[in-house]
Amino acid sequence: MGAGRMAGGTKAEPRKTPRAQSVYRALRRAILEQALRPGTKLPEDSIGEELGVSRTLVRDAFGRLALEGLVELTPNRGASVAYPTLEEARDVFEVRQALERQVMLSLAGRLSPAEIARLEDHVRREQDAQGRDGPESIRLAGEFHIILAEISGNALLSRYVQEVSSRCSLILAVYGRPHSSECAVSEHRQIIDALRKGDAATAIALMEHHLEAVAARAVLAPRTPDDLALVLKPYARSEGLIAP
Amino acid sequence: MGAGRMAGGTKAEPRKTPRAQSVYRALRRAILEQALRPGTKLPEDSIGEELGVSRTLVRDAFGRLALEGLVELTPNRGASVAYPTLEEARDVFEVRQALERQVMLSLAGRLSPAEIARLEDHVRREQDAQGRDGPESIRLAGEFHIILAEISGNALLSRYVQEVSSRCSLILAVYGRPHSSECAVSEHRQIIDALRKGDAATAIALMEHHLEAVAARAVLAPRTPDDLALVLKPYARSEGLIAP
DNA sequence: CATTCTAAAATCGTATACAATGTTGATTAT
DNA sequence: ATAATCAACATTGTATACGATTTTAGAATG
Repeated sequence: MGAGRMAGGTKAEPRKTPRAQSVYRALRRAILEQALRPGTKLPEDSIGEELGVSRTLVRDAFGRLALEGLVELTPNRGASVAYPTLEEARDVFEVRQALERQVMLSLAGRLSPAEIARLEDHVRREQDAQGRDGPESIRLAGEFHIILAEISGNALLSRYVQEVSSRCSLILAVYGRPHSSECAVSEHRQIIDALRKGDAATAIALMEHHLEAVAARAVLAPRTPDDLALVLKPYARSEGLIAP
Repeated sequence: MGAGRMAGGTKAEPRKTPRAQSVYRALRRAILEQALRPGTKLPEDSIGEELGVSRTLVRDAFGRLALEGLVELTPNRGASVAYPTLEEARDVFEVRQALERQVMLSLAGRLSPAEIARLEDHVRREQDAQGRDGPESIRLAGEFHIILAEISGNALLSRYVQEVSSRCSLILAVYGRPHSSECAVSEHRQIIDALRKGDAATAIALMEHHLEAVAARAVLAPRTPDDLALVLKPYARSEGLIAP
């Protein structure tokens, strides 16, 4: 198939979208929705064929996804959907807390009525999706954090929060047990309340508790010997088997 | 020039390094050392020719540098060295503080003797380079923060700190006034001390003060109307000319 | 039957080719 | 002379081509 699709012809549709971007987004969604499960091998050829583009664009997308931690890139051996280790998981959660703490600080007492409305509207949608436990509910719960970061007005902070959120999704896909996210809705409401009142300390405490609940879901299924060690260590410590 | 350099020939050197990585690093250094000044246009052809590689690799490097905020990528119009706005600068400094705060929390009271030695050794090198005010001194001062993040053992935190540090360099290249970094050395020593004593609060306070000093150097030369507004706003507020 | 070597296939790394878009400078009409 | 128009040029977007490396399958050997 030729590169530039019909130039002359009869109408010449605008062809606005840069296709590289589309490839990136498609792969990203496929990974986050677990259509591509962690560990899946990703040959450039097949993927490109599947998406109707050349290896060039697929490769480009892989590069970006690798920087975001969603794809693992081994030299001369190609790409695969990242399979986060528990150590990486710990790192991600730690950074996420630091970032979201900053979001709370930026937002406390500075939410405009329109922004509060936007957040409450979102929480309402979360509650609606509550029953149907499909991926919809999980996606919405995650988006709450992204919206908060967006409202902070700090583009970099927003980008980083989005990145760690994505990686959290992947981590939960590997280590998380299925779990109803009932608590999320009420916790989100409390956070909005604290932010409106300008109570930064409470907002931060709530957020930390909330994220710890998310993290707690991930500390379960050890896969590698190293992961096993990480899971067992706190128990060993609490029993006085190893030094703190 | 052919792709795969001599296969037969007489010796066939190993050719270990992936060239894409080299291109990326070369451009990165060139930008950070201001050999390529902010705003400089970066045509794929010329750069590739200069570096002895094809556009493919240059393009790949541009993609990565753009994600790190060092290069600006405009669709169909190519790449240029990023010219950060003051708003971006504010964002970067804010995120940097949040991240380095986390580094302090991770490190306070947990530095091993070897790690303390490494840090003190680095500070000693900073002091040596003090006199010769070349770029050497600035680079070393920046590296102190990167080493701290590295010691934290959190790979993601380390990557993010490195990224915001790079962007800070670029920001100072645009807005910073030349300024002796005498204070840096003694401040760095104080931080090590606080960390060794396990005094997280003091370490955080010192780091924040230190970073604010860096940030203060950047708030000077407004370039765009928007930047001008950002610079003047705090003054206007302090004079009661606009509402806080 | 397990193991090591080898040849073929698959896949990656990089360069080049071609189409599409943007830029520039000359030409013409006002 | 100035502004609008269009052709030549420059540069980006994407596909294809080709050498290099890794993986796999099969044959030969112990």
